[in-house]
Amino acid sequence: MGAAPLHREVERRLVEHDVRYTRGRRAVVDALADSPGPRSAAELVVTMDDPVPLSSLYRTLSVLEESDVVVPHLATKGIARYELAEWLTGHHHHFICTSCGAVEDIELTPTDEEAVDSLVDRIAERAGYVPTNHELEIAGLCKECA
Amino acid sequence: MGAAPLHREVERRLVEHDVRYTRGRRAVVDALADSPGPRSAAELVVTMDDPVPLSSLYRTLSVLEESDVVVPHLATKGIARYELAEWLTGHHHHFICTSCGAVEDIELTPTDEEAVDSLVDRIAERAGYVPTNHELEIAGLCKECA
DNA sequence: CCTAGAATGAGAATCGTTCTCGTTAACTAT
DNA sequence: ATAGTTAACGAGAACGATTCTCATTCTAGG
Ligand SMILES: [Mn+2]
Ligand SMILES: [Mn+2]
Ligand SMILES: [Zn+2]
Ligand SMILES: [Zn+2]
Repeated sequence: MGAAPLHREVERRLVEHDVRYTRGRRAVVDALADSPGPRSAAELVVTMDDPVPLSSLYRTLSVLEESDVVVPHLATKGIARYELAEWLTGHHHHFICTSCGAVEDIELTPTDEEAVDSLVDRIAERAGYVPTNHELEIAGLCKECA
Repeated sequence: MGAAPLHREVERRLVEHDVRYTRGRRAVVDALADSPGPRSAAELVVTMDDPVPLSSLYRTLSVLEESDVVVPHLATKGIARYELAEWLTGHHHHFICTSCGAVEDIELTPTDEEAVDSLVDRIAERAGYVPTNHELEIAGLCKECA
């Protein structure tokens, strides 16, 4: 999704929740849209042009989370990383480096995603559940750490 | 696995790591073996008969984690919950109820697990990673909440 | 413009977790 | 069993990520 349609979608969602889509909130959405994976508050603050106080950044993230614009990702102990929700970015999975802790998005080929989907359906049904979503996280060594 | 064989396995592993299997460490392993799901330090401390100082409990958990006797499970923001490692309990996946938050183990059939394994290998290789582990979490409504 | 309510920023406070260091318990060799 | 050596423990301080407070600054509407 381009930047303009993204902002339009986000604004519509925030207005529904009676919150304003301010400069600071746009900046966070932009930073997350530019990121190849989930980012923590500390990681975001260095990528953003105008310096943002952490207290404001955390508040912004929790406002965005409340409106389901961003979703927290809890792969690293003691740190919450955020990414745009899948209704904005599309469904994807994650790779987590066991050495340096980096988290990167993995987009599956349609064939692989179908394979995962049908496997998840089969597994869940066998266990007696109705699946609405799934999360596949692959751990290992990233290119840097290999 | 019964309690006695469990302790024998854990002791062997700890001795390999030049670490003693003390009374306090046994108590934590017992508490986790009795738990129907991952438990945080704060949750464990109320479960255990003799009161354990949090500083000791945290140290015990990190010692056990270092020897791969327990693994952290990071489903809740800001809290680490621990469970016995899969070589003690068997490889399994998790189902997470989007309504009540319950986390339940899912054991795959050998066929399904092989399918997941090969899919993970293919996905990771295509993205340029060397996978050492994977985690598949299925979200949906549990039997209670359906 | 004015004004009321919302958002922001600086810093204090909180909370889970880790660290420090003096004391205690566990293994080893006698 | 005893003594010596070292690892483990416990109490509290310290730490880091996050949240809270509150005074100030924006912003949308009138
Ligand atoms: Mn992602
Ligand atoms: Mn998928
Ligand atoms: Zn890495
Ligand atoms: Zn449920």
